[in-house]
Amino acid sequence: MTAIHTARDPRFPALGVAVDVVVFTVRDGQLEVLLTRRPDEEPFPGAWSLPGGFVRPDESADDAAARELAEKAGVEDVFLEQLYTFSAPDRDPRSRVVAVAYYALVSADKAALGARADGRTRAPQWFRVQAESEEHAQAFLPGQPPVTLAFDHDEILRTAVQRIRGKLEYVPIGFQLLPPHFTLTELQSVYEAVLGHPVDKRNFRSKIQKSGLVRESDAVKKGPHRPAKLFEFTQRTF
Amino acid sequence: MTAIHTARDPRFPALGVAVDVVVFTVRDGQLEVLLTRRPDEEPFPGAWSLPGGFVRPDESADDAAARELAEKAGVEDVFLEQLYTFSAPDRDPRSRVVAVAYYALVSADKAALGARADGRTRAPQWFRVQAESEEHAQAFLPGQPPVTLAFDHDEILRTAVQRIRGKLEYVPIGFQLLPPHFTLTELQSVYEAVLGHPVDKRNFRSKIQKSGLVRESDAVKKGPHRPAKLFEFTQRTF
DNA sequence: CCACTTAGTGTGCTTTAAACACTATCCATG
DNA sequence: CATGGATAGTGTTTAAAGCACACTAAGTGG
Repeated sequence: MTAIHTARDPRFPALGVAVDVVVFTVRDGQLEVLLTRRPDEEPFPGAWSLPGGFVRPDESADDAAARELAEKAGVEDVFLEQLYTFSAPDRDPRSRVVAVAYYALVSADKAALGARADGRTRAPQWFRVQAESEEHAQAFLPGQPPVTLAFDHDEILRTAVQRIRGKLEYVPIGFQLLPPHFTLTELQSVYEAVLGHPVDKRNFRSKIQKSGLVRESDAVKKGPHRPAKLFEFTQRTF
Repeated sequence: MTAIHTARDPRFPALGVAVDVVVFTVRDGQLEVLLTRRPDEEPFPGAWSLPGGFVRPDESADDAAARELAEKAGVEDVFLEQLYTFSAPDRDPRSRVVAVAYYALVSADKAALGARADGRTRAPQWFRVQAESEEHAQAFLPGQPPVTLAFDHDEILRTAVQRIRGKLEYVPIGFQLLPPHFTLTELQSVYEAVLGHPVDKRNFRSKIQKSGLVRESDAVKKGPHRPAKLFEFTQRTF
């Protein structure tokens, strides 16, 4: 039990533990991810990267991820779940950093607030996610080529997209991406954005209704066309 | 970029990253887990715990898990996958240690070799896993009460049992727990041990055969009764 | 009032899951 | 060598779930 709090103990080499958070939202039928710009210094000067930071001595990685999410995206109490831990010795060229990656699902209305709530650092920005095949996922801004992310963040993003696609089919995470009241068409649009392909309207609606996860509210959403019934979730638990 | 290799940098507090491996096998129709005994010193002197150790400076957590598996269980080239990262600040009462947990599936024939291959430390031992409900999983030796594991290893074990049960239903991990040639009854027994409940013989056999994952070999397993055809996997990839 | 746009609804077919019981083959024993 | 004991092996029926598929309804704006 001697001197374990110095960097010389072989069990405690100089090593940091960071969290990186893949924050997803769906806006206008498109899956989007929140990215931050790195400072103009090595490594990856000015590159886009996932929001993240070091885990503090008194917090768990879960806490750190929630804190990062609040700081960078300005949202709290959203769906946040551990994704995977990335630990290649050279994933950070400066020194050893192990990254515990998380993914979060944020409704577009909350997300809009978050993206401009940051004052100290450069504002994070929403990028669209392009993921036709299962093996690739890239972030891009409309009309521009995909960006290459810093560190191994492209791999983390890819892993996160695979995860939410797989999870969407058997756990009700689609609801996390919508405001409290929503139309079934909006919910379907979220599913299509996450899955990356269209789904059948009638099958989708009957399956959702049969699941008992949503309840019809008495309000309707008016627009230039036929009004749509607004629904709400029957359970508010994660 | 100054002095990041000392323990004084706030981003690099004294902190260790360890791996813990939940090594499963199935023997005699029972799911078993490999446990090691802790040394007779604080914390948890003499308690049973999952095999594990610190990640070395030049290896990834995946590498470290494979190394631990080779050292403690004496097996290589087995199914090994990351489970979850446990990071509560006080999970190790001595100092901060973040644990990247893995789970491994080992066939009973290989596992038997491993359990006695260790010379330096006390030999690890196989414990049965009792997990009637989804929420609980405990390790015990036949005829004895369940043991309480060191640190948060009971929680890790529980998480691992949930994971393999969920995964068994849609990915072919059952094969990892058997020797190259096996009977369908043996395979069914593995499924039943992992799931914790019996399955229907005819439905199981027809589903397995239709899946195309196994191929009939020309050998049979002889016993005191009707011989059973031996099967093998059609794919040897993880 | 007409054109446009989105909301909303049901049926038939195919596939998959789940329940269920008997015959076949080998060995050991008397 | 006949019998009993133990495990291997095999199909059908029913219910539920997935999937393809096209028209009517209800608003708005010109």
